[in-house]
Amino acid sequence: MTNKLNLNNLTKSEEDYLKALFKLLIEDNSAKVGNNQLADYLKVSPASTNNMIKKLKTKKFVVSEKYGKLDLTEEGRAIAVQLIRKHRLWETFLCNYLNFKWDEVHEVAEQLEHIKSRKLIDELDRFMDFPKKDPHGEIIPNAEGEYAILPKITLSSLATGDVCQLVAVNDGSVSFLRYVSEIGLVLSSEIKVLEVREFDNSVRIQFNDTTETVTRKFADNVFVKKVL
Amino acid sequence: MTNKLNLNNLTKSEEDYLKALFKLLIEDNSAKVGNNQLADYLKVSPASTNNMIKKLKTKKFVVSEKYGKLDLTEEGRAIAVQLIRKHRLWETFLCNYLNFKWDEVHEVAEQLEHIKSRKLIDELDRFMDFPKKDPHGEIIPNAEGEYAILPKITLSSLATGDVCQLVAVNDGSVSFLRYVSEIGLVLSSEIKVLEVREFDNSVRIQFNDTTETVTRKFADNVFVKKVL
DNA sequence: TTAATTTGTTAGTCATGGCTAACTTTTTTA
DNA sequence: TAAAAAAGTTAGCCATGACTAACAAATTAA
Repeated sequence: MTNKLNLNNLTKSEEDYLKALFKLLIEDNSAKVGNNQLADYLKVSPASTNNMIKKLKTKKFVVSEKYGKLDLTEEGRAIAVQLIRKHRLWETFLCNYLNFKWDEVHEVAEQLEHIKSRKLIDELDRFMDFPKKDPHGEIIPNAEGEYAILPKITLSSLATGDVCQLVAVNDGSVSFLRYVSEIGLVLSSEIKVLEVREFDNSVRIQFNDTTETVTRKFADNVFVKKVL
Repeated sequence: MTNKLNLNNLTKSEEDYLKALFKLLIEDNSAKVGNNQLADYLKVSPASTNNMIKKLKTKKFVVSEKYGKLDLTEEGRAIAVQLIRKHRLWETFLCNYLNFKWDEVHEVAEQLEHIKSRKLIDELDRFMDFPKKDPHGEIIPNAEGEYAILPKITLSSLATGDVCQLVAVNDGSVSFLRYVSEIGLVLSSEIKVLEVREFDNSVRIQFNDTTETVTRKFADNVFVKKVL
């Protein structure tokens, strides 16, 4: 009821906080999210976060006790999911229709996700024939906000001998995405873990007759599905 | 030089002011634009305008003497034209690809025109195969910011017996645009002025075997090309 | 050409959303 | 379990861009 109205009356900042909180809570599956953690993620001061959380609590999008951990209400979640939907649909549009590379879309989608028009995003979805995944392999929520949140298995969590398929990559860093493309990895690539080196946690991998050594940091940003 | 940088470092408000000033100065062809006129147009107080104009003067987008009329610098003009380009390209996209009606596009385009990405708008332009006019008949500036600014002849400026062709409509009011569609007028419609009534300046017009009487206010928002 | 009206300016206020510095509470660990 | 570290909170500041009220300059009209 008040639901629909509230969805459209949020500032860009409020939306950014809700989305960040959702990502930490749900997608990254952190059991508990604290104020400083959120501040870190958003690259603002803990004071700023504290301030905004207060505001979002009075608006009934966030719940938490004093000195306690943060959580989203149903309504807060719904807003965050719509932002994720918009972000991923725009990324898909940019890649599939406007010649953007997958490392160029994030920044622009961060702007586009704040455009307020239900019709715009639903029509864009229809125009692209309801795509299921964005260019980085992430699942796109449907118009009702439903989507499978798959557990994120990182390449770094695998052991020597494991074989997996690349299902998604973290879209946060341009240089990481360029690096992934450069070495020839794409979504669905089959990757074999040749060796996990104890010394520095670097991983020797094989795919398409290529052998590469990647750092732990790299492997943390690669999401996979185990095949073997 | 600093040019390119500045184009991307403006706030939404700064952009709104530059665009408004451009529209008043150039498109509406007002010889002189004053502070209060700009305030009126933007629906803010004269104090707000004064404040922002000061800021835009230090940034070298606007020039004016104290108590004098306002003018844009070359750089200010260039920014405004790019905003107009973005606005019209987005309106075209919404109408031609996303099933928006011409009375639904303005509000969304007002948001979309502030998205900062040169590539986005140039690729959108290419995707649509470089459209020349937006859904309201307005000419779309090209990537270099060039476009013909045709003198705006309003239907209200014609005399009894004149024949004209509808070339564009003011896109500012939803109810006006709906009204235009309802009575059956479209871009390129040939309109004959049957009578201009002295009493209230209402105009009796004929088009497609239809006869209608429209108010002066209506006729002010219809832009035409004289045929006869 | 003076008075009235319009236009432009300034000062001071408010909300938003950042910040730092100082403080309090909670958690960790020695 | 007490001290140290980490996490959370508060107070107070800043910039942006609105606002009103009061005032000054310029223009118009009598």
